[in-house]
Amino acid sequence: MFPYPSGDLHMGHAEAYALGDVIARYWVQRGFNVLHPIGWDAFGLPAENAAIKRNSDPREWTYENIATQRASMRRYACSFDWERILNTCDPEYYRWNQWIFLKFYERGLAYRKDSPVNWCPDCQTVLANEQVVAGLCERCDTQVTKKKLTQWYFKITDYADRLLDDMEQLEGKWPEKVLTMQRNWIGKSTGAKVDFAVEGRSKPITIFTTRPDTLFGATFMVVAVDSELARELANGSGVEADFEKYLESVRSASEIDRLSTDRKKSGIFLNRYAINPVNGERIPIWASDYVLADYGTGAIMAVPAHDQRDLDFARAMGLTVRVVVDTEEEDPAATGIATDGNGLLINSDGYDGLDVKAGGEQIVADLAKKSLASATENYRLRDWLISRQRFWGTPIPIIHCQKCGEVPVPEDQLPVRLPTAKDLDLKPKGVSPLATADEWVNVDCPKCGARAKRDTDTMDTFVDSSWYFLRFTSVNVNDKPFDLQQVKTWLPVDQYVGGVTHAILHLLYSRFFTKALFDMGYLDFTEPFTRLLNQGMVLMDGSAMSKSRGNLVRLSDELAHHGVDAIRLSMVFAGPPEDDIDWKDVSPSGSVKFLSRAWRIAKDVTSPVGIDPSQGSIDLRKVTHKALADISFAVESFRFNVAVARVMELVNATRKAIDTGVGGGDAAVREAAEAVAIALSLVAPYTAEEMWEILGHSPSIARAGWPAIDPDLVSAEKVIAILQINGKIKDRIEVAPDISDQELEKLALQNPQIAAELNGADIKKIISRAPKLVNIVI
RNA sequence: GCCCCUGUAGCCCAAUGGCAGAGGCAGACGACUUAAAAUCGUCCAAGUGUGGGUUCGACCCCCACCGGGGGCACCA
Repeated sequence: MFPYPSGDLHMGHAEAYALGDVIARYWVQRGFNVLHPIGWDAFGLPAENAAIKRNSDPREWTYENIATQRASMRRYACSFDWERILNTCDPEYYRWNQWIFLKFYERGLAYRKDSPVNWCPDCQTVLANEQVVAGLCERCDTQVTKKKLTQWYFKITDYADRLLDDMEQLEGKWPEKVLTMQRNWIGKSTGAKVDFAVEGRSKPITIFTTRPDTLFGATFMVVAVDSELARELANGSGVEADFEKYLESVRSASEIDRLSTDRKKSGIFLNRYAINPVNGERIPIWASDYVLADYGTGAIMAVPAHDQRDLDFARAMGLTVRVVVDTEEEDPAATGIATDGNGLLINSDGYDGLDVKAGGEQIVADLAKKSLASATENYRLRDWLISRQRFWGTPIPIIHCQKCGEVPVPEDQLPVRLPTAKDLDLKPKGVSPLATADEWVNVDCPKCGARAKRDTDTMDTFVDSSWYFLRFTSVNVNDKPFDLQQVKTWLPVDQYVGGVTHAILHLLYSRFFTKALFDMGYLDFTEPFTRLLNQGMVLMDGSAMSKSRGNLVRLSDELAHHGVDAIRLSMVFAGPPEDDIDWKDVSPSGSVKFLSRAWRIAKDVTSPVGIDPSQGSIDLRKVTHKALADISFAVESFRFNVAVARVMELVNATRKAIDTGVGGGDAAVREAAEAVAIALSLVAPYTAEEMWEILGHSPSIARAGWPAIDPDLVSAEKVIAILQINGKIKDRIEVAPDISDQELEKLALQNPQIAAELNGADIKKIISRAPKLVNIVI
């Protein structure tokens, strides 16, 4: 994942990019054509806030930081393709955001609607549902409020099912955790919509339920207190004042309180009645905050016997509880515990005796005949709100004309460039700063030529990152966002690396974009990232590093103290990549020591370049080739820490061979030293390059190629077999690796140690697992 | 409350169901040195969170519990 340019690189970047770089360098060594790109996710609020503080243009701050980060990355030896850089804030990039927006617009995937939206009073802008975490703004932790506004949306809900179903392709290749989070976020649930007639109202109220089988147990109805529907029902029913009072109390309650599940239920009777379609029963309608306005239809049928929330409410308000599924448990009305298990229907007229599943299906089918119900799916996923009332983002390429309405900016007029920020007041005030850029805003309508106004909102920056991987294939293409041939060559991304913080937002949006662009014929694949690796975080003393906490470790300091290679090595060696690294447990000086140790190996090689390794020590050669095999396997399975450990072993073995074995002139020592250098070139490129030179090679080791592994040297001639009696080890013998179970068993029985132990005992069973062990059970 | 991950030497971490230790950090001792650093070498330590189960055999598989981390959370 590409970075946001907020100041210099930090320890987190150092880990992520070290891991990505090892993978890239490995496959280059293996002879593959690797595209390892970098760019900057350069639009966004921090630049704008910095500009406000400094009274300057966000461009300055942004490009300064990009230059800083870029220099640090080069120093950090990231093997990026520096010819393919992109900045999302460049017009050459964001014009294609606008182009995609227009394509979406043409297909009805981009639309504007008026509805209550999440509003961050601090950022003074709207937020997507995904950017609200536990009721707080994900960026600044301010409590998010609701505001009714006309905003632009992307119709991601059209893709809910495919986003869900296609996860099958990702199974085993993406962390299970991420897939689970996406599934939860999409939140598909299967059930039915059922119409309840309302006394004194021409239109029925539609509810969504996952338990149509319990319809006969619906003893009241609840509507979300903050919904339009609730107010409408309250009007004219004589409870207006109480309703407003209750609504007000709910609104003023803190989000924390609202979210606590064990809180006492509250609500108000609306003095209205609905008719249960299955039995014609008249049931009271209540308004409460435990029903959510923006999920389902904002209204539910309450079945207190079989839903805990409804039961809590019924008990608080003294409402009827009727059991309609016999689960052979105690009466919920008495225990206060709703029974939601399987069972047979009771108190349900002609449906009695059916089980939950069949009963539900039958009830829905019968109601459907009367057009009162339909089986349906419901999703938690909402459409993606993409407009933002801020300056530093992609202008939405729409012109509003009094006569023609929304008019797309013609493609040949793209990009709609951001005006200079110099004369604008960027301070957040609820309306986009672009609204005050008179010259920019006022344009002629492309359709009728009348005076019209540009849309003044900018796009959510997640739009930028939803397709940047496509642009990397075609950074120099100017007549389209990306070239299909290039895309076919390079994509989908074989290996994506990034933090789990983007599990939902970025990864879901990118998947959506990929599918939408596929449907339009611009792509030939439907999932953008084949494999995903989530690196852990870099912590200090168990918590995130931050200046305010005073536990900040500065990457530039670490690099200055220990050197780039040692820091990269420390990051990779600290543990499995997906685990968090606590910097207090890491020893960069240990890494320095190891690297010097490896480096000295190269110095101690005295044989000439190109000497035939088969002349050298067979024992050391075996160690070398086994190590290379293990290192390859470990790298390919992301166990970089293990790969490093294997290199350390090889270094130790080589050291021993030089000092107390065959000596530095042996051909196998050179082979080992070169293997060490190449293996280290993934992690510690500077050290490896120097070793390579000391070993008499010319630059560059980065493309030296991965050494060929001789399978004969990897498979041992002799292995140690374990001889057990009743699972306890009695002896070890050397055997050929291809020995048969029978032969091994025979050897075991002939073994003097075993014979003595057996002492003629009755053998019950012999387990022979050639060539590793024999277990004799007596 | 529900779901997922995790628990191995003082610490970070390895071990296709088959000898619990590969590697590192820290520590101890020795060699080299006038001394120190660096280097080299030797050593040190856990029986795998707890209790059951499956198996000839369990760090590994199953169940329960405990500790740590994470996700979701009035989603009808």
